[in-house]
Amino acid sequence: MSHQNLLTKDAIARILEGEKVINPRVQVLGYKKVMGDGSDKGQVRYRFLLSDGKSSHQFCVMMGQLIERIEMGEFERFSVIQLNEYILNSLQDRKVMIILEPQLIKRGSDIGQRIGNPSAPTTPNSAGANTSFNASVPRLSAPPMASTSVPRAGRSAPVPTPSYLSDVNQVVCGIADLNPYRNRWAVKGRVSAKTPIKQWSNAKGEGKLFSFDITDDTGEIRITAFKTECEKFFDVVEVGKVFTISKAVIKPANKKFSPLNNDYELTLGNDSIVIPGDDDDSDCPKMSFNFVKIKDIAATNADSFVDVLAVCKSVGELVTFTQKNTGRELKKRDISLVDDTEMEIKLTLWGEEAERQIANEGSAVVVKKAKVSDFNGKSLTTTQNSFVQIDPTMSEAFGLRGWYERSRDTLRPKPLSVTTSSYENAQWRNLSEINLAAVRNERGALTFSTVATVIQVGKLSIYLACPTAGCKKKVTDMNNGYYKCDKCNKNFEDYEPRLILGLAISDFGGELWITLFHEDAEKILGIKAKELIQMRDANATEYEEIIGALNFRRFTFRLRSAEDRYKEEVRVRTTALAINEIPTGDYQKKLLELVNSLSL
DNA sequence: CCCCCCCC
Repeated sequence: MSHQNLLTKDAIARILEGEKVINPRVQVLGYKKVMGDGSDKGQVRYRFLLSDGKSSHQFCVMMGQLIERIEMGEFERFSVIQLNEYILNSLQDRKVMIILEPQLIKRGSDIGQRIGNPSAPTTPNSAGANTSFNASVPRLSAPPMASTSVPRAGRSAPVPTPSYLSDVNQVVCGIADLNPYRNRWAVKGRVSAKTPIKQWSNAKGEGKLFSFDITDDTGEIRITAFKTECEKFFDVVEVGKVFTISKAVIKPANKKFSPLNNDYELTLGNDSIVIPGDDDDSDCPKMSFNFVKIKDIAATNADSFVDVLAVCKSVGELVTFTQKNTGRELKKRDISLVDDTEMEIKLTLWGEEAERQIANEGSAVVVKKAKVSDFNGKSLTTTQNSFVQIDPTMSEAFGLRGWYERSRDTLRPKPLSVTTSSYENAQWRNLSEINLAAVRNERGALTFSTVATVIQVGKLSIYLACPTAGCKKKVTDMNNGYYKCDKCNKNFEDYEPRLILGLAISDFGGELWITLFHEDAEKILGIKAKELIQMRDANATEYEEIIGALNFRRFTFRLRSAEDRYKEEVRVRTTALAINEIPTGDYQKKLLELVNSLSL
């Protein structure tokens, strides 16, 4: 009885040649416990000699949770196992199979012999290495070479370079080939983005970090440096330059937070090495762009990323505001971009890039990975993954600047981003025409005028706002006589009550819920917010009457309907920009009487 | 160990 049919034909040879053999069955001819000695110092693993009956391979590793099963004897000598998942790892010219999901097919004691006549394992780079598996075997990891500290060339006296910037003997592999089972590796890539230093503080502690992304010809990966490493490497890493990274920790990337095309991320640790490389290195492609014309962004989905090359047409003010959820203060600056499709789009820059006002009117602007947003039409924003370049030295940029210089005086670009003040040419619409499709047809925000009747009064919210002129931010009652504004970061003894009123309005064909902010709410109610509050507290009936008196009054509304995303749901949100009452004589009164008689 | 990518 040969048992040969238990084994997958030529499995070992095919796997070693790079073929992805599905669930191969192989025989265990022996194994040996080994300890890691590099960055994985002390980590236990087992090295197996596996055979397909014809060839065998001695660099087959199991580790982690499999150790217990091995030590229980599950994969004893002569067992036939099926490799439900494995990784082939090429380190230098040694091929290491990492067995992730072995499944016992037949117990070794049931077979009791070697199947077939496998040739001796090949040991390609091991001069003097043993062919006998039971003798002492070479370490799985390449022996550490002498660490060299090479000072960088300098004009003045040589400055010793810290070892973490010079010492590397790892074999460089492609970024796409990185996985957590490699034990000695280095990657070399060009920095495509770099974040500012971020301080954090939460329940688990506090610290600072920065991260950067590197790209080579196989892929891209994010690298994060915390605390000490943040200080150590922040000034070393520069966008556009090439670095070799080794001895960093590989961990799964949370795809929720990274649009990078990689399942893993790297974290720099105490012994991580970051070495500046040759910036002309051909393994690391210069930053490449896939430019999308502004015109084509109109048809690009929100939340996708695009590369743009455009000219800055105008620069907005620096705006500081407080993020509602976190109370964090944010700084932004919008600039407007145009290109030769004669379309214009808003680009929002954040933080340091906003403060520094990096672009001026007429600057060529290149953004790698700008994020598309669809609030109020289409707009662009930078994110942590973006890389912005002003007046880059690329011929396309010179060409576009030339186009802008020639056409700036006659240029009337069509805006893709709707600004809040551009409703002068509002159209007249019937309410039956107002829906998501119509709003989208107007690139996200439809401004229109309509004549309609109030048919229902919704929620009237009165909130306490900051008394600072123009702030409008909700204040927190500190219950000590003071009210705190997070935006102004001040306590005030006073506050300004502000109103938000929801109304359902109807014309002959449709109806729509709209929101009136403070000024228009005061106007339509015919009462100032402060008096309204007094009335509410003193005389509830009168208060109800004031609100109820809105029913069946007619107005000319100037409205803006915009696409709005609320808890994953996309809907139309309409706000009043202006209202003007149309007198209806006693018509409204009669309707109110009718409704009151019906409800009795 | 961050994990928010913002606001209207």
